[in-house]
Amino acid sequence: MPRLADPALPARRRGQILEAARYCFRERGFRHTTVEEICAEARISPGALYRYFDSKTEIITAIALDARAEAEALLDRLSGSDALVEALAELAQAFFTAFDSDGDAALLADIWAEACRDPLLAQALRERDQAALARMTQAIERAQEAREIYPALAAREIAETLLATLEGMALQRALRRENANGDAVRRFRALALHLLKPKR
Amino acid sequence: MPRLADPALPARRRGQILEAARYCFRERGFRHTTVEEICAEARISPGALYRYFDSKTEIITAIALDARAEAEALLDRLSGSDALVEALAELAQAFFTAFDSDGDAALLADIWAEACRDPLLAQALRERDQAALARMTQAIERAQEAREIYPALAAREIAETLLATLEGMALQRALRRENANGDAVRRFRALALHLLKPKR
DNA sequence: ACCTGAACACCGTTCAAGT
DNA sequence: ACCTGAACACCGTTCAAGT
Repeated sequence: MPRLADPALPARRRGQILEAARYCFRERGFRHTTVEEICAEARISPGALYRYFDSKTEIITAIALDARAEAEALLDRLSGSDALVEALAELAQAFFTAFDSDGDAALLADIWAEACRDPLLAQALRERDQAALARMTQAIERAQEAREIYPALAAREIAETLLATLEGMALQRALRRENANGDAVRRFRALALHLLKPKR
Repeated sequence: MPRLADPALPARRRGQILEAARYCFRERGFRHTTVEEICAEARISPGALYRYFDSKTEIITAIALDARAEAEALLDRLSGSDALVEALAELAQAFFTAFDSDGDAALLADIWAEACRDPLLAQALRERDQAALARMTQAIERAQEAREIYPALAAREIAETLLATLEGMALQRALRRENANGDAVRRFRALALHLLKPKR
């Protein structure tokens, strides 16, 4: 008999449950997904699941944080680039692709709804959001200093507007079940162009 | 004994239930609101409630349609105006005020999430959305024809972007629990200005 | 005709019993 | 130590019984 059980087991089980949960949530959303369904998908019993998560809400929180972290990671491509508008267009392209195929976009909407009701999750997402905002603001400031664009508006204002628009467009696409993303990317690019290079 | 019961009763009961439901949904969201709570708030029994609505989902649908209709009605103020940018700023102001005090903004998020999962609701909201889009497009076209603004971008593209941004900003505000709306309105106004008057 | 509230089926969570 | 699955409390929905 081993004195210590496999120390990697908890992490593995949590991963296994989260993967199953994410699949179910994408398919049917938070509201319509049953713990029993997650258990079936993860091939685990309810009792075992509740050994690794305190509640369905905690699973939702974990999925939400994960998805938003993924989204924020896309901002990496802004750092190196020196053609800001093109980099922003690529960011939009990547964002829409990541939250594209049906369920993923709906998952975004679910996350917003849950965050509005759960103060803990809201706090965590606000922090992520601030980080994303800071990174985009910095990228814009660098471009302004390099005279690549004209500082007609405060960098932070532009960043806030661009992020809000990205989010809003993602939701529109979810509602309309648009899978092609050319239109949205083009519109986002035009927006960035007009905000960053106002031709004054 | 009356041959016909009060013909206004069904409408009254439905209104009574919807008002109670809206209060509960604002307070706790779709997911965390109980039919029992709605019944208590409406001072009615579960059996009576199910006489007027087939399911909790149907109540949610009714509330969602109602809220979006309210939002679309705000577009009225674009029709008469001849100072488009100012009218847009006022629209944003009205929108943020309507979906301001705490629960209302969260309700918006709930509606998006539900719409992504319920094809019937999605269809209905898409129709409302198209109508809103058409109205804003028309207002922009009129301004372009009047040479008030320069037709640098297609009116419909601008309208799509502005509506997406309005939605995205409303969600950001919900997450951050911002009650003052000066910042968001100012940013939206700047956005409209840059998209509509690109100074070419 | 309209309502009540107990009853039912289902879902989130727990826990005694197994290995 | 870790798991199973029956049991429990709660929530959406129905229905027999009342007026």
